[in-house]
Amino acid sequence: MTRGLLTGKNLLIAIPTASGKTLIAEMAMHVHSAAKGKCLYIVPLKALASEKFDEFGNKGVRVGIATGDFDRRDDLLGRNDIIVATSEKVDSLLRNSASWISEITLLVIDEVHLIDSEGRGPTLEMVIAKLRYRNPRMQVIGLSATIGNSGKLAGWLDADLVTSSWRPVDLRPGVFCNDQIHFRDSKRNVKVVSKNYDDLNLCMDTIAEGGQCLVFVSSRRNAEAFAKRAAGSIKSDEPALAAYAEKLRGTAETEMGKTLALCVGRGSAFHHAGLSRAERTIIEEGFRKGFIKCISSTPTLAAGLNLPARRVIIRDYLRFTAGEGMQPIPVSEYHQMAGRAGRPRLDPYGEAVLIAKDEAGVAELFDCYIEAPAEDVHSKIADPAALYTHVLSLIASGFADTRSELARFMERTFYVHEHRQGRVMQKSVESALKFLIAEEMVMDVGEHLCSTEFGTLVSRLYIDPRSAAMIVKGLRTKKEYADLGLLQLICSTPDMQRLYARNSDISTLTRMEEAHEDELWMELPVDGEEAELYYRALKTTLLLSDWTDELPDTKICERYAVGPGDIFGMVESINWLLHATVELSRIFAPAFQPKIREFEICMKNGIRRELLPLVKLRGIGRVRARRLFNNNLKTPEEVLKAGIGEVTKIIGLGIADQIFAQLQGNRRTSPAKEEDGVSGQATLFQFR
DNA sequence: GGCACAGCATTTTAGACAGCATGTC
DNA sequence: CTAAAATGCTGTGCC
Repeated sequence: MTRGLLTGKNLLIAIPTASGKTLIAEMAMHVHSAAKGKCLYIVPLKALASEKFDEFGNKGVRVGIATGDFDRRDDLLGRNDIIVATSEKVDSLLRNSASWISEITLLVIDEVHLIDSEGRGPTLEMVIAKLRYRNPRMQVIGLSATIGNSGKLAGWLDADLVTSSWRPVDLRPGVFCNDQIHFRDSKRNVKVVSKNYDDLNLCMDTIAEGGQCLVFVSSRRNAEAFAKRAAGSIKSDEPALAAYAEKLRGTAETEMGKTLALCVGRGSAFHHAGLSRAERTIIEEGFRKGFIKCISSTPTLAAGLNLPARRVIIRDYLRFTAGEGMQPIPVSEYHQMAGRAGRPRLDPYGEAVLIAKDEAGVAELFDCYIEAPAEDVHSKIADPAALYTHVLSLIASGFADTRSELARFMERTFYVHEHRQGRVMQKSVESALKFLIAEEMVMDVGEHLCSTEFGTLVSRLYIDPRSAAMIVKGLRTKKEYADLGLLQLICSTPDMQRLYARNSDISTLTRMEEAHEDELWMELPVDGEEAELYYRALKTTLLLSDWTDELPDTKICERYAVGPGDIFGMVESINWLLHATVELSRIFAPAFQPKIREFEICMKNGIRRELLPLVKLRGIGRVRARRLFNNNLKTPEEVLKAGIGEVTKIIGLGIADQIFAQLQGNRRTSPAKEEDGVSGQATLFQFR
């Protein structure tokens, strides 16, 4: 299997989930590090980046990590033997010309088959093409799930194809129906615990046997409902669980958090993106240590963190898709979930069970999932929406100086390898280029192409040129600045994550819209589809405006029917774009820039403007600043004048001490953590 | 008139990358 | 152009 691995040949390793792909890559990385080479390991998720970072460290090599959360100066990052990064981060590093990129001798791409994915696939495809263009001699190892056209993908990578179906733990796929699991050539009876719920019977069956269970469902509501049911059945009185529940209760005041604590206390949990980081961590630990017996989850757990269980129940294989109704999940996703079955060294086997309604359904599910061939992988790079940013980046970071060079570069993509020509894609490239020229991000001097100051900035900021164009247009045309208007503008941008607006939200939104009529910058479009987007943006605007208005997160969760994890996601997204807006305003609306800069800090902390002087102090955030302010201490100077005794009464001794040390000009004793790796925690602040 | 409730109609529906510069409660 | 569950709405029967 490892033939060629150590001799520098390119490889595409297409084998099932959880069968030691990482190990193969690690061997190759070891060889490169020993020869003073440098390895870049690309992952699709930030959570995976930290997982791999931990895995590769402690083995005598220097490992660095680069994601939107963890970062350090480029040159420090370059000191490492192995660098783990997300594809977007690598793209961003390429655009900002990180010097160490040219030193990479081995590129490992985890989950390469994701070049097929709609939104983010093109980025991965471009990053691979760019890196190979820069470092033609670099060894490439692609790690992929089993896919239909692996030969084609290997061909693109000039790689030898390695396939295998071996797994460290025996995986038994089956379909449940009429109190029986049908396996390929056996059946297994499942004890009936509940008359109404097959899924619960399946779950309790494994728990009775001493195993754990992972249940994949299609919605957050389903996940929570199942966890509640399971909690009622498990009714564990394990003291460790009581401790986890207590910990959860201590941080959670939302309805969702309370439910979660209740479930965990009895041995079950649910998992979805509405959970806060803290809640996720607790659940993951409780499950890994074996106390939590069952987790019901949306697809979050399928792609992200590796949390294997003896039995995986794929309960909902239909999922709602906007515009298409209920659609069966792809075979690849089934395998992704099924692959979580069986913990190496802990479980004797793993079971992946689908649930059928009747006997006919059993055969159907066997055909459509268990025995179904893996899907082919297709390039999504001809999608015009994806190309604005990548065409700009190619021009701005020196990959292409002319139209023909641009076309020639695009010939290095999987798209052209797959279709043998790129006419459709070249058309999209041409229309993206037209847009970039019209928006003055690219200058067209005859055959020659070069990026303007604006274009270069947009490329480096790593935002979609369409977002940049919208923001700039707004900044230029508005005579008067308004936080709310700017927020609404940015929330309407294609880069912004948006909340989902329900029909029942519309009346409230319309009321708010009227109340703030003169502050808002965008108008309701006539087109129905665009109107939906407008309302989603408006709802997101209002949530974020409540955040900077210091509404407690519990209240925000209630008002918008979201979880703490959702607030975090929105705030993170807007902070990124607000930062970009500050930079853009420097060129296009210098008069607004100070206001926007202030607003950025307000958003980061979730505060009104009046607290700005206080949050400059280290150790003072949203809550403490408000407490000081309400005690009539409105600036650092006033805090200093009040004296440590007074301040201790308000925010406690430890913090007061720290603040007075700062105020009295004691030099920061900044810990120099840069030496070998991580320079900070995952996030600036943790939500409850 | 007020209330409980059956039965039918309507609504809702997953996830997550990017910048910068360092610590909240 | 789809499925299931929660929620909303309407009409009826009863006091």
